[in-house]
Amino acid sequence: MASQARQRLLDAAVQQALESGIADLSLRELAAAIGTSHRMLIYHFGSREGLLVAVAQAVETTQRSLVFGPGSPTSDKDVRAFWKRISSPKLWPQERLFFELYVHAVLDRPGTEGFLDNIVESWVTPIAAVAMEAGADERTARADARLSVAVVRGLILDLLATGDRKGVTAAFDRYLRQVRIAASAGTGLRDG
Amino acid sequence: MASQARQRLLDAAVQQALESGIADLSLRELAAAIGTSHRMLIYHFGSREGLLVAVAQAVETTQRSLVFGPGSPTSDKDVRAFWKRISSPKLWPQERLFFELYVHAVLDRPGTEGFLDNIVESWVTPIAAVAMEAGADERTARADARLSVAVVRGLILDLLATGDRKGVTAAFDRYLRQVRIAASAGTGLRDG
DNA sequence: TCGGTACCGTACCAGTCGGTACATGTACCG
DNA sequence: CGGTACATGTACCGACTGGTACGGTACCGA
Repeated sequence: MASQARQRLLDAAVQQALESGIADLSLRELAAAIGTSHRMLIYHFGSREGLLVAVAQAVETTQRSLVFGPGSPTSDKDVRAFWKRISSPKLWPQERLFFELYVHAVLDRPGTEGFLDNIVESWVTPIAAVAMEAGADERTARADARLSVAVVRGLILDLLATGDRKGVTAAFDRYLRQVRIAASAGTGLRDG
Repeated sequence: MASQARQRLLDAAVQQALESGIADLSLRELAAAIGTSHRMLIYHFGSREGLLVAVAQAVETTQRSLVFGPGSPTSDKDVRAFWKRISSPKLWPQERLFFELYVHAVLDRPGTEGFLDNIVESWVTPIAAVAMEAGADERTARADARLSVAVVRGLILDLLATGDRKGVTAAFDRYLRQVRIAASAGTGLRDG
């Protein structure tokens, strides 16, 4: 399937979306940038919406593959490497596009159905699994994981707006510090 | 100034934007919904972009007034009340629109110039001020404040996608717990 | 009464959009 | 050779867009 030609068009479309977003992505402009006619985009994707669906899926797949590269990160060092990777300016276009699609989906715009389906869950589950291996109960582990996803996404949002990687990383380090302290002190404390 | 008529149109425009966003907000549709002609929107705002600027400013003002209502929240109780307020479904449209504008601005779309200017700073400063009153040094206080902004925004993003207020609130509570533990244990620890 | 100013609607413009009709080319299969 | 499926381009369509020209109405100060 996916007929080479279609894949080529899709890659180019994603590339274009990474540069200028999807909101004002017109078939004609895109086709001109690729070097074909908008007719072909309709042919291969059925409609503009079909193209958006394909782009959204591609972005979501990439984003999902970002969660964790090799193995389960348990040490601070692994987590810091993870942060360093996803906060790299090279990934900013990818993340900008991710958030644009996110907002589109939240606003129920056509072409992003299903985009939100596991957008939190697919990160929470593997992260919580790591904590549960260390003996945490499921409810707590999942809440903590959900928090960490929010931290990462919130800080990336900050990063995209300010570009201040150093300051944002400092905030991330504060988070790691808190987690570490709470973990070492936590077993002896009641929580609310 | 702002000539009543203009204000009326602006209010209606914001209302419309709260419902369906700004991306496909056309002057004609909006005018029809308000009960006037798109000519009047051009008349009062100069252009579509001028209207977007006005809407963005209105949203930013509202959002900024959201930070803290009365006084400086220091106790967990205050912070929890704050969270309860901003996570209320009644505010979801406001927050959806905020994030849509945020993304638009990140993508450098016209009409949102300056929207990002203090989008992190204006939250960080007052929050850090509270911590500094309690004796924290500025750098640490600001990093912690920046983290808390990311937590709130990241969790709101989660909330908008999943609608799971309970689960998201549980994650927020975990954050508060961490902060509390780290604060009580923190003075005696070195950080990295 | 006159001139100006604020406000508003109708009608129009040129441009762009997504989508379609139709013709064409090409390559493989019988 | 014919047929058939895929791929592609050109030319077009109706709809919608932001913006403008123009004309009108109502008020206000001179």
